[in-house]
Amino acid sequence: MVAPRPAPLAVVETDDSSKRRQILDGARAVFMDLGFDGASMGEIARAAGVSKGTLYVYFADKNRLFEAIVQQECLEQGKAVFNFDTGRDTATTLSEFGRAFIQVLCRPEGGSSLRTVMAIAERMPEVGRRFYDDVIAMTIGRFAAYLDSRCAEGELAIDDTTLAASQFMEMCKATLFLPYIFQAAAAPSSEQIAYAVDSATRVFLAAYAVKRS
Amino acid sequence: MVAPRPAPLAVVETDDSSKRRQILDGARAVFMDLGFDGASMGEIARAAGVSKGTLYVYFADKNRLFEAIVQQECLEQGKAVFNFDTGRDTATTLSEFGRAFIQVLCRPEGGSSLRTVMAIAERMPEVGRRFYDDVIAMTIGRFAAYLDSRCAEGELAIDDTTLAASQFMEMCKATLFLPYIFQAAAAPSSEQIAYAVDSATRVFLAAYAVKRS
Amino acid sequence: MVAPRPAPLAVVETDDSSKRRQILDGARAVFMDLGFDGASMGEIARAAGVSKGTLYVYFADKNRLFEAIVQQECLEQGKAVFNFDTGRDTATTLSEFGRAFIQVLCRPEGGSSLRTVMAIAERMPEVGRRFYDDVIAMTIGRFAAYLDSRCAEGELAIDDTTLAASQFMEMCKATLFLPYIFQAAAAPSSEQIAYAVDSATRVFLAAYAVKRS
Amino acid sequence: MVAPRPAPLAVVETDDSSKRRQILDGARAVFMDLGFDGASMGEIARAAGVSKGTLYVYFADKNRLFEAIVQQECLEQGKAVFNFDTGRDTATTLSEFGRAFIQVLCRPEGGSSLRTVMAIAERMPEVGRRFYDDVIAMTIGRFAAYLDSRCAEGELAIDDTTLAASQFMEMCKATLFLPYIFQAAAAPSSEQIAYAVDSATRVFLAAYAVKRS
DNA sequence: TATGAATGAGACTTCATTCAT
DNA sequence: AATGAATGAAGTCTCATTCAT
Repeated sequence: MVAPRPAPLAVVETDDSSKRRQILDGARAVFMDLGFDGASMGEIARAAGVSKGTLYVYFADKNRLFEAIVQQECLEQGKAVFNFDTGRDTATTLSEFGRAFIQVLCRPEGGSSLRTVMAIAERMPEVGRRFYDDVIAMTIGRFAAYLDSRCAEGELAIDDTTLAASQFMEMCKATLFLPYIFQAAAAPSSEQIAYAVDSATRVFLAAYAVKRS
Repeated sequence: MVAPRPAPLAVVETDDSSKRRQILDGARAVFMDLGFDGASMGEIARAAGVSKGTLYVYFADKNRLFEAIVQQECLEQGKAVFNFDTGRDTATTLSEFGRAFIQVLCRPEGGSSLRTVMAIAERMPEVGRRFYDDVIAMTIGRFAAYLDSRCAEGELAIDDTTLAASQFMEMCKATLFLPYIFQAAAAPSSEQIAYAVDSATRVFLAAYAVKRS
Repeated sequence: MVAPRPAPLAVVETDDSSKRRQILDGARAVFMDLGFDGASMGEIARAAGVSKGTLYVYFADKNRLFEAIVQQECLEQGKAVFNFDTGRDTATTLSEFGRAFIQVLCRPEGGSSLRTVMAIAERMPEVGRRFYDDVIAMTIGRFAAYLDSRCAEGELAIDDTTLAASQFMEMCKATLFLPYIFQAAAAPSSEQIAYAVDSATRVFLAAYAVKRS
Repeated sequence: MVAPRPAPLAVVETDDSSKRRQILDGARAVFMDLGFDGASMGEIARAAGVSKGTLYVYFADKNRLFEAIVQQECLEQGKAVFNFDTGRDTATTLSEFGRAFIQVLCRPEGGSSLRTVMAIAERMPEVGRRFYDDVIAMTIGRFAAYLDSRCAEGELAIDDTTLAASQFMEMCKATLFLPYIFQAAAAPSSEQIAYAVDSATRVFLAAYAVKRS
């Protein structure tokens, strides 16, 4: 009896093999455009400029390839650091964070990783959970930490900063995100984003800012 | 040669033929559970208790059947009227609306129509748009009309009630909806919902309520 | 969640659906000619005169189709009753049984079920075991029962009739079966069979016949 | 430009190049375990500890590699000389030969070359024929020669010693070989082998031994 | 109208083989 | 000679759809 074949270590372990990157790039485009089921391995191979067989040299199967895409998306979105510099005015920080946040969510090129992952979450819960943890919860956490610091300065008064962070982020989406994700409207313009985010900022501060006498 | 019995066209045209309803019910269950691609016509036929062939008597193809499901979902969710009775206390109305809204969004049985439609929106934009218009925009519209009436009463002061309506609805989701939809957490409990919605209500009123002297 | 689809009972349970028989016939030819791995579902479909999809309406997968073929082969070879009429001369009975036995083993058309099943036995032990039990062991058993009756008559003196039965059957193969199965010789002629079987009969009787004074 | 090192052609021609031997050893293990179709070139390369490419340096394709394996098996099984020393008692010689023969046929480790070659014989008749000639027919031939010598001594009286040789060898298999090869039983124990072979020896001698007065 | 048997295109995946290094 | 990355043909299986009854 023959032992199961070990993965070709040098290639699969390394994340920066050029072919591997080529495949990931092609696959991301197709997966994000068509969803997990809509994307075929043939299409992915064509988009990546490799043969179908090569896909399977680098990834065990379609699921594994998809997971790698999501994993990569997590890493990249995780790196998309928002500016929580405490030296700036709070209103400005909120407002700029909100804009950046919505811009990440509503990319004009279409092909949302949020949608793609959400769509598959029922059948691949582990993938959904990891995406939530690594991308969404992480951002909420960082923002909540910023709010904590503002509270410590006596600028804000918030019981539950995690809740407040999430509230602000959700509020920024108002009138923008759902039309975008349901294809009822194109990606919002900068003006639309500014309008919604600034309003959210005002609401947030009205509720949580400490009134100076 | 026997004269062909005149086809009772009315049956197909009418939306309440019993077979048609049977199919819609079965199909909805399967589509919402497994998503558009995950659902097979065979499974749908079984769930509906009819033969696969019969599916094609009532619906031209899988897409058309899916569209009918979404259409039906729109109608039913449209009927799910929230209580915007103007006789009640505003804070209570907000709070109860928020609870009902989140409960619709995060059903413990899983199988979200939101997710299912969102997932397909890139490939079937018309379906996504219609769902947004008929379900989401409509609810926002009704809630905005309620806010208008509160403003007219001098109780609230809101520039853009549509934006405000959307802000409140988004805020209610804070910390609850995304973990649920990404399968990072089970459906929220009543207590969790109350906690988030009551906080959202306070934030909303802090920003928009007219201060009585 | 949808329950697993029940097999289309009326068709699969019944063994005599015409399409099913058509498939079994085509599949047997291809499997016996090319072996399990050598046979492709496409080839089988073509041999059976049905589409590839139809194969899967009647059989869950290639393994199941193969098992059905072997099962059918068991039944048919089981029915191939040999004449163990006790009224005839023992030497004649042995000799005719031996001839019939070798003729079953070495069919001139080629395509031996023995070879095909033996080949797959390591990977599908259950299939091999069942074939051995239903076809080979059963034949040995019937022949042994005949030998028992001859012993009871005082015509033969055998300690272990099962062993003796097997010995005779193996001996009949001498110089015929292995060349045939290894394709080193064509199927043996009647003369060759007669020569080998008659010799086996003589050896057998020399060892086991009771000498009358 | 560096002058190409003269290719040591002799290596490929010679049968004992170390790499070639390495490949043959690995390939034999895999082929005998999994059969021709079940064995993949990748698995063989791994078992041999060389790269897939190297396989094709030494063998034109999978068929040629397999043929070389069988050829090698022929040589080795040919070398497995049985003891036909004429100085020993005939019954002992038969009995020990029978035991050794069955032990070669029914190796407890499984992975029978007999099965593997038999399985492929219909698709690769040349391979089957050569195996029969070089291994089986050769053994029968040697044993027949021994029987000839016993006849010359007046100890045995046999018309057709080739037939008799084959008869004895087949008889030794009785109740042991088929259950083993069909996976209906484990490899036979020494006791089981002794029982069957001793019985075969008695039958053989009963038929062919010259009665001394 | 309703059926369910049948289809065939297309999906994922494997693997023998090639080729640049 | 040796490698291992890359290929593409071919295999198994699924499923939306059609059609005769």
